[in-house]
Amino acid sequence: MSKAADRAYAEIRSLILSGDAPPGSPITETMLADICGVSRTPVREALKRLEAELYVVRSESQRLQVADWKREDLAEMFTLRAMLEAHAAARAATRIDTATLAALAASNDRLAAAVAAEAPDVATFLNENRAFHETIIAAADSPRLATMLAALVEQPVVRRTAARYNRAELARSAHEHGELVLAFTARDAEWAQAVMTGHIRRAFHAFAAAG
Amino acid sequence: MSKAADRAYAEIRSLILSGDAPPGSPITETMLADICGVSRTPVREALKRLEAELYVVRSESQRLQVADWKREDLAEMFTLRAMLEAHAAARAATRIDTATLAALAASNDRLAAAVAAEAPDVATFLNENRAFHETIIAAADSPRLATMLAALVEQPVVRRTAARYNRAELARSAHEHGELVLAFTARDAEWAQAVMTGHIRRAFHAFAAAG
DNA sequence: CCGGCGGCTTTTGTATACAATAGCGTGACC
DNA sequence: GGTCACGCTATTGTATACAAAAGCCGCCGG
Repeated sequence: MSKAADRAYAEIRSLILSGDAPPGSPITETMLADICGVSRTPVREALKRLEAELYVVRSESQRLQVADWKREDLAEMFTLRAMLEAHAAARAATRIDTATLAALAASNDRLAAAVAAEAPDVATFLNENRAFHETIIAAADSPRLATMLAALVEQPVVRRTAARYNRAELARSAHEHGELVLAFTARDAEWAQAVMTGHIRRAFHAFAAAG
Repeated sequence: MSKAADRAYAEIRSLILSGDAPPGSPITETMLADICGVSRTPVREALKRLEAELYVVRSESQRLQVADWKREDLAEMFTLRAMLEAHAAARAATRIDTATLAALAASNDRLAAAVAAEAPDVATFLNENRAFHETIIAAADSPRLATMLAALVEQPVVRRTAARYNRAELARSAHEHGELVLAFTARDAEWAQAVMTGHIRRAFHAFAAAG
């Protein structure tokens, strides 16, 4: 499944998010084709996706450059993510099957364990965290919602946020995941929605404060 | 600006929405390239967009077919649109400039006039309606939001809804637009958001009732 | 008669060649 | 010396050729 277009997408996005291609940098298909070692065709496809997700923008005459995300843009992303992922949680609450719910609980246990460790491993935390959220989104069973959220749940952005987390924040996050598990177990859509809203908005404010 | 890819996109989407390509129909790039009179390259690009918007789906092995939108899918679209467009209205309330606001008021006047006419022209109504909503989305000044809504505000779906509208429904819709203008004039984000939520959800239920 | 295997064909994915367009530099003319 | 025009070049858009993969069909064997 590892098509050239997918690899090009991952590589270009990585270039952008790592800062190797700073905001405002001009982008050409040929140049990226060289970097990625593929032809322009898959690069074009990757750039279309990146453009749809606003990683790159095209100025009047079809020329592309790396987008410059202002603080306000990131705030908007968090707001949208809070709305949509809370909605996903509400849907998931009434749809999740017991096996998935059990997996979610187990994931939360691992997360709590990771946080409780003497030297919390941020990478482990991030992986468990991501898996947890992705499971919920999948359980919401709405491809449209999943697509929209995929463009918002930007791991490197989350990573930057998490790097600022102190232990208390990590613990709080784990606790909120536990709350979500409870809400799901109770099949309480409103509860799940409320908890998720708070969960994302707190992450946003931790990000903004650290910013 | 009328690139072949754009024309292909419009034509293919039209085929799907008109029912000429019924849900479940297998799709091949070559076939569409023939129909549109272009090569596979722009067709591929168009299909990528249509896939992202869930007009077409690809079964396990990259084969495409026309998506089959169930009632539940349409309900989810309306729900998401209600959430996102209400958010757009809230943003617009605090950002819209007076000139645009005046244009919105004028649009609403025209809409009311069209509805008040002896034989309301549904096409006129739809055009004014669309322009009204697009103006608000533009005023929200969030490209991300605009992109997401573009995939949800499906004119042909709206059209099917509107065709069922009786005069009272049209009048009510116009009235709600008037409410939105008032909320914007007052720069009241919460008011605008609430009105827009109701506006979309009412449209949904009118649609659901009409079947 | 049914099931599996193999090649054929269709379809997608990628590379490359070609066309059109826009930006930019250079040079000539005022 | 400045400005406009022209041509060149760099870049995107489209077409086509080629590669790879997957389904389909028929054939063969049990």
